[in-house]
Amino acid sequence: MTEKKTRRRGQALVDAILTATWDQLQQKGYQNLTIEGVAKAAETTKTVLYRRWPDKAHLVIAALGKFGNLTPYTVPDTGTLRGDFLNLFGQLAAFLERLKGETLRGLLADRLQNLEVGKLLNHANQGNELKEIVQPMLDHAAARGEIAKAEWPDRVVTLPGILLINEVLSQQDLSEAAQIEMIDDILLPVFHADN
Amino acid sequence: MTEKKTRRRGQALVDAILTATWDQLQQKGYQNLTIEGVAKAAETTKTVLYRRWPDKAHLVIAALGKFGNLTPYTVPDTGTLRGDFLNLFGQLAAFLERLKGETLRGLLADRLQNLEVGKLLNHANQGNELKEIVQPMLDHAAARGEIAKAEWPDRVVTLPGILLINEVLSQQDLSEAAQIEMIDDILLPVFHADN
DNA sequence: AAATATAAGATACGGCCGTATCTAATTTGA
DNA sequence: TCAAATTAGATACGGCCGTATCTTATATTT
Repeated sequence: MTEKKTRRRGQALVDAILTATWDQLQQKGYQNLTIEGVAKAAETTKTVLYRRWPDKAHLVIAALGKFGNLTPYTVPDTGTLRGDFLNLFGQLAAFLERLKGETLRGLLADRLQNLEVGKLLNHANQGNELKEIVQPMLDHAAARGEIAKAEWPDRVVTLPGILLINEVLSQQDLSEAAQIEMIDDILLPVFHADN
Repeated sequence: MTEKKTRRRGQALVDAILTATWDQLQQKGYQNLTIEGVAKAAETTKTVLYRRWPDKAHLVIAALGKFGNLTPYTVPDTGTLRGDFLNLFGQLAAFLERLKGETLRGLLADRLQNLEVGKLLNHANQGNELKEIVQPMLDHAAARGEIAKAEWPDRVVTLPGILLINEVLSQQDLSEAAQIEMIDDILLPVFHADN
């Protein structure tokens, strides 16, 4: 007879659920993970889950926050804009390696229903705007005289993020070759443009 | 007594279903359109629909093909690369105006599960690769001596498409100001880069 | 015209979603 | 310490998915 009287509450319960979520994510992948399945695995019911997370995407994001080993990005300052971009992309590549491509793809597809592309990457990183990293890089480059100005339209400042998302969705990973090509063929020409 | 003996078959049936699909799409939008709902509206059953289209996305794409008034893009040749891009983006903007943003967003999100971003736009246009339009533009520009070379990495040639998709997903539409900014701030600097 | 092949339509299934409602365990605070 | 407030957990609902199975109307073939 399996006795089970005590009810978990609050953080203990949340922990159990997120553990189960992480578990299921490894076992079944994002697409095949279901709220009901997680509830069952955590020995609770979906009612409890829906009280805390509105949908699968949020639940998985929460689990990622707990187990994904995510580290906040830091603003690179290598002395050249190219070096900064390389460093930034390196940080992002490291982050992405922690996620299976399928998870990211599923997450993005789900979030796409509610969010704009530009916001997607941020949400993978606890709301840290990628822009807040790129802008200081541009400030430094402008201060060094490497580029003509530090102020660029939003569409341009967010370009690194756009390229990145596209790359990750197209390929599974973010190869070094891809990083270099994006930087040398696209980003640097854009920021070095003489206008 | 509503008599209904005759069974529709083949094209007649397909037409009825796609008409119902188009109808439902207007009434409920992509997200709230359901296969069962379309089946009911077309006075048939979902079994019949699943025999022809594997999922909602394909069904809606078929309806778009029939009622979306899509026209194939033509290769611009205005005499300048900038003019060509403007023309191309104009064509795309016209196309996108036929789709509600919500439809495109939903479609993209659904297709994202199975396709890479670069392929997405093509599928909206009967498989015409955007690349097949951009490349001739680059050939012309190179022949004119306007740009240094006609051969660019895939990542660069597909950049217009990436920018476009991102724009459409972020905003509802593709404003003229956005088009100009993408062209002048990003695309032209990239293709004019001296390397 | 009759036999055969094809495909429409009806029905039912298990699975999951997201919500609502109820109960009972646990915490709280008076 | 005991009543009140909170919240976990159970259950049930309607809706939709995607598949399978069966029937029966229509088309094809001979």
